[in-house]
Amino acid sequence: MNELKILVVDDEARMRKIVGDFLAAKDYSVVEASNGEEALDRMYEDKNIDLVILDVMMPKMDGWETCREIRKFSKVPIIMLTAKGDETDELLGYDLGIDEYITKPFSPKILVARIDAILRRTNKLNEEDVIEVGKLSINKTSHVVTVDGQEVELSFKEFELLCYFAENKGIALSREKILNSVWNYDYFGDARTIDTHVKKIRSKLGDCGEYIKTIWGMGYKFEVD
Amino acid sequence: MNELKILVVDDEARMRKIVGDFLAAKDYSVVEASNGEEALDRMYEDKNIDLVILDVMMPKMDGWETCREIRKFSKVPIIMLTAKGDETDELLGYDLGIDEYITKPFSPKILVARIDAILRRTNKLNEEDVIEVGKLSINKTSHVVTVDGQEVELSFKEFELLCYFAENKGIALSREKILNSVWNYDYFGDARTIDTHVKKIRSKLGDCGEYIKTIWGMGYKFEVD
DNA sequence: CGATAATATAATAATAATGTGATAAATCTA
DNA sequence: TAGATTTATCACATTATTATTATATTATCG
Repeated sequence: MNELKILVVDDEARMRKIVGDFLAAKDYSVVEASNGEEALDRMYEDKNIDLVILDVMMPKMDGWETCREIRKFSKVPIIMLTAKGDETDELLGYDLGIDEYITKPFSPKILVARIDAILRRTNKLNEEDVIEVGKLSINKTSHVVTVDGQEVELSFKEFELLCYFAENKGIALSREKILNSVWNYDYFGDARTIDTHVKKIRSKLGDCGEYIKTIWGMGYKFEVD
Repeated sequence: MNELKILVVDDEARMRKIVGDFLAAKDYSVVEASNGEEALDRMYEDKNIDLVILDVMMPKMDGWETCREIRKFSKVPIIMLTAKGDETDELLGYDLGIDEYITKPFSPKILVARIDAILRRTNKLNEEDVIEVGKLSINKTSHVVTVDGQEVELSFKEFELLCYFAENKGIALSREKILNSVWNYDYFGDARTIDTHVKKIRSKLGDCGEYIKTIWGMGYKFEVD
């Protein structure tokens, strides 16, 4: 979902490894290319590259040339890496529509900070509100629930109730407490209506239905095992 | 048309003059402020500031503080000027939503190149602003909507609403949220008016009408599948 | 093991939300 | 200002959801 793909282009394998590992640790998905042509191939293959990190110094097709080629068909954000702090280089970069310009050597922290800044600007960094429990995933932003990646249709109340359970994982919840939290305060109906909803949620969630445990004489508890 | 307004904030008059003159030469309209408070005043007075250039080192309210204040009410792009090349400073800046970070001394050419880059990114530099979703294309610049290349006539409000949906693709939107975003804050009418607009948009968009999904008990969501 | 109490289930009734078309109000335009 | 267009409101039809009820099942405890 939030797996953003970053293409790292550098002729030095060591460099790609360092950058790639650091990005992977930050939950970015990394694609590598060792030269300009390869970079273009990756771009053509995979239309979902969210950002490109491009080294200037490369044999044959250099960073500028690669950038020019990419710009012919894509507006993907590009970060340029260069050893030289030369001003003319920098100017050239911004003209080509480079988004950032980082001089080697740089700290990985700076790199990630700039990547985040760019992705935030381009709205790729959509901070989603997701609760993951076992095979179950509840996306409060898109209002979508998935079991094992498979989407499950829940009604409004079912969704609310499931969220409440997931947010109180491992806590025994009395029917009264559930009513007070998920239902409006002016609801004075039968608490047994919860049972009906629990039943429906359980059946809709399939395997994950077992996550909602019954606590006899007490209420319910949401838990993985 | 392309008269973009830039606010230059620096306590040194000499600095403001150099930067201001250079920007004026590039057909930018320049507003000056000699300290943080004055900068905020200018921002309040003139809602059409397109970019702020902010010096870190200023007496009383420094650049970071000024930035924080501006961020409380505006997302205007900010370029930070600082004498120190310190990494922690830079990290702090990115956290505050700084768009660029330039260390003094800098050449005016670099400054203008970065300003252009930012304005291009934020679509202030009159390039076309198009949102494409499935077979639907929304051109915010020309105010034209097409389905499968075929133009569709939408009223102003319909267009606004559709843009809002498209810009929040995949996000479940409550009627309240929609009202607050698409209607003026002083509108206190019936939320059901949204339904009517949704109905009209759906019917006008033909096949693409299905992109606007109903989330029962919640609101709407814009999505391709 | 059987009585009892609590929960699960399924069907139905009641409720609430949305879709729709007509109409009124507001806004724009000539 | 009249006419046209847009936007908001309303009333009713439609539909999905939620609550209720009755019954079956299951767990607990003497």
